[in-house]
Amino acid sequence: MARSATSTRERIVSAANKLFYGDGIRGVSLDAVAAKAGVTKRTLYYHFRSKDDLVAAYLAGRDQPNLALFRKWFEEADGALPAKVEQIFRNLARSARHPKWKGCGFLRTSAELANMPGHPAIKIGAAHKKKFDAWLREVFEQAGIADASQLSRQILLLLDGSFAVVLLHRDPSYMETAGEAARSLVDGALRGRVARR
Amino acid sequence: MARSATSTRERIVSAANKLFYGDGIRGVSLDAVAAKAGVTKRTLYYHFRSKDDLVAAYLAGRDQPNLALFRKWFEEADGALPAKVEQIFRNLARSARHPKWKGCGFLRTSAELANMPGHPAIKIGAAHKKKFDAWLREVFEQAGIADASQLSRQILLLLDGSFAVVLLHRDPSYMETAGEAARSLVDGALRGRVARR
DNA sequence: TGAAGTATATTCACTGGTCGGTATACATCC
DNA sequence: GGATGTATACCGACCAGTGAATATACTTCA
Repeated sequence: MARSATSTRERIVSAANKLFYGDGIRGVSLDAVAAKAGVTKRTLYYHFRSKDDLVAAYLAGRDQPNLALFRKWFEEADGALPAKVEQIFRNLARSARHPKWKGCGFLRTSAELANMPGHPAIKIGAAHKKKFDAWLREVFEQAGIADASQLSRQILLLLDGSFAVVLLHRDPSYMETAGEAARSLVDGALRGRVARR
Repeated sequence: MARSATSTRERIVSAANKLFYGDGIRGVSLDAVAAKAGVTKRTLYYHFRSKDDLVAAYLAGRDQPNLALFRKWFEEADGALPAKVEQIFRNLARSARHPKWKGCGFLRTSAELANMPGHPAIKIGAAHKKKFDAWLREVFEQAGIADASQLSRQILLLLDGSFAVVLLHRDPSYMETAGEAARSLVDGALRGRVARR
């Protein structure tokens, strides 16, 4: 058969991405994924050993694009460091207003599979957040902030908190509140740096 | 048949609580709930119209006890306001070290049912968080903090963020980090109050 | 070069089991 | 005797995963 422009495997992961993110892991059958990918279920099982395998591939596919987007938002923002951090939250609030937005796929998966702590998908989610944390910490270190590690963790707590809260209340303004809190914390850390000279 | 000390309905809700909190909504069948409650499934359906109904009852049953616990932690904590707020996070970290801990039932349910925004269980979860927010806001208002509403929302973001992050990384120390951030924010708000006189 | 063999990729049809929900009947109590 | 509560048994739909067969592409070697 003629090979399509996108590989079969890619089409399956793309279909899984839309369905799993939209309806959750246990809410989506592999019949549905196969149908959306235009493939029989048996073909799906040729490319992936199990549903858990496909779930892991779904999250692995979101890792890099997500990180790149956050970095882009930060780099394109104007102003000093606190304002640049806040801008990430502003952009997030804008994307959360999209009707298909349903929170953070990594966090939602870890919530749904909380009874399987060692699940590959959860490890991928944890690694994703660690990468974001490491990037933020480096940004803070280069700005001369003393406890950059603590600050980056606090910003991440606000970020993930806003995912959870906005998903619950369906009110993206919480992300702006989180952004203001983040700005306060970064501001405070910068003042600490100056005072300590 | 002789009526037991706890009503049949209570036993069903108690069984649902343990199972839904432990394994998630879609991960638990009503057969399993009925079996754990020592009741046939038909009896369960006599007391609850549907699974969604039972899920709502499960979360409604966690509302008051949860709020009472947070208030108790706050009231029993020593020190000034920032320290008392931080103590909530410290206590949460302690409870998160229990092996059966699996995050916040309200947030996990809203994550799992994100494709059903109007689900009764999600409304109950949202109302629960609003109650906590209102209590915290009142505490801040009585302490003379100007923008008590904004501050209470920020604390809630840190709290829910720590639920999500600790569930993902299985590392309760994030709750202590969140507590320190919360203390910073309350401290800053109190200094703002003094400066503005 | 071309026939035979092998690895890759895909399909149809199916299975054993689970799930939410129900029809019907029986028991208990005011 | 009617309202309340519980039990047995069942249904149709769905779901993760599989068996057997087939089509296509690449490799080997006489």
